[in-house]
Amino acid sequence: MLIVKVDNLSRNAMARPDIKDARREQILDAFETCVATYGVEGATLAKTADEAGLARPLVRHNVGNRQELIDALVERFLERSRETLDGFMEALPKTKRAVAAIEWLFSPDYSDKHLAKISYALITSSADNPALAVRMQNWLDDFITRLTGLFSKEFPNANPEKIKAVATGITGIYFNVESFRTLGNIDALIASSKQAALMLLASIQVEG
Amino acid sequence: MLIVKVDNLSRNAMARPDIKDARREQILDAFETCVATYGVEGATLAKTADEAGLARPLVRHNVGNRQELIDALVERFLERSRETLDGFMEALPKTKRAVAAIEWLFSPDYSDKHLAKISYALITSSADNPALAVRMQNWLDDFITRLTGLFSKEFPNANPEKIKAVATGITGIYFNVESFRTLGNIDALIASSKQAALMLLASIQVEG
DNA sequence: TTGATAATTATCAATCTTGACAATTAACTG
DNA sequence: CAGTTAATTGTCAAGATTGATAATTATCAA
Repeated sequence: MLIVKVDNLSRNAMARPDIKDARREQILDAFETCVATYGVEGATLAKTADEAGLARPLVRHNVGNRQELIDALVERFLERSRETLDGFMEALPKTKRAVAAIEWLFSPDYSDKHLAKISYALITSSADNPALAVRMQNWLDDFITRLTGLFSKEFPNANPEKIKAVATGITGIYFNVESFRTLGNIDALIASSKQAALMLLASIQVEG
Repeated sequence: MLIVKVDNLSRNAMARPDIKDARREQILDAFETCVATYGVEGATLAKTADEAGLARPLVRHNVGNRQELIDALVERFLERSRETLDGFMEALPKTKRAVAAIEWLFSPDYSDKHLAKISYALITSSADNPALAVRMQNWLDDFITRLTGLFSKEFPNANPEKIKAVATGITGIYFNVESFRTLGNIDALIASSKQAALMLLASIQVEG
């Protein structure tokens, strides 16, 4: 956050620096971790404060009540997903982009570790939140569409329906792996999943 | 439940019939629905009682406190998963069993509708329950192993590693679809996912 | 009808979660 | 140092959730 509060410059009497923006990020990080671990309903304000290393009233002071916390998380999640995907696409090499994408998605030290877990938590939460359900459906569509676009450029002569199926399949395999990370050592699952994703990708070029 | 209570037969003074076993199933059904919809932490006893059409104290009377409810759900889930898979395997035709399995997994009117959703809820819940985490990991292994066995018999000459990858991939695609059912109409997702699963299956026979 | 048994209901205390506000402390500028 | 601003802390009440038990009602056999 590089926003400079006008108040801090215009008034004469200066005061304690405003770190609300930083605190807000800190708290949302903690809330995100809690949601990824315990689900939306299980992520209490107390757990969030603990995770952030702050006193509970600070959660309210810096972000707001529970609903505002959830809303802020959703906004940030959707925004970051877009940014992450943008960066992802840009970081890909010039050639063999599809394989590189799979390498990245199934690497053990994937940066945006709980993107998929947050999404599952929000999907569960959207059971009694139709507006959120629509946004999550669009979010999934976007993810698949991005992969579809990536594959289309690499295999311009392939059947579009086939490409979309492959993008959907790889997305599913990837999300599934992410959701099982909680269980501990899943290296074997990751390895097989990655192999499956590569096989699926290769099958784009198979006739039939 | 076909257990006959000895008390009902041995004593002279008969009384109101014991329907605890039936009530127990009724309550666990309701709890399962709530867990699938709201997650373990979000599935309150009040919601469960509502879903079952019973008063809240009856939940405690027939099953027990919250922890006993969760334990009972886990046991029943694991047992039923095994039964469902057994029935699934038996119901498959003699030929083209692999394709038939995919047809079944991705059919819109799949009977065991929230098997995958319950599993996601339990996985999330196992974040602070290592014993459950181990059981869920075994559960996933079993599922994949069953598919692997199915495919092995159909493609006896194929590379075992490849078969396992395909089984893992199809499992992932299937679970992912199930987890998104909450969002409403996902027919397009199901169709593409099914196509991807079939492509993955076909790629077993591709050399390389 | 009466007694025995168990389901059902009513109810209450303990705990957890949340929302809110007052009081205090810290940091910065002139 | 003095004054101002905002972070931080302390605290409490309201509400929700749960655990548990006593009281009541329904059903069946004799």
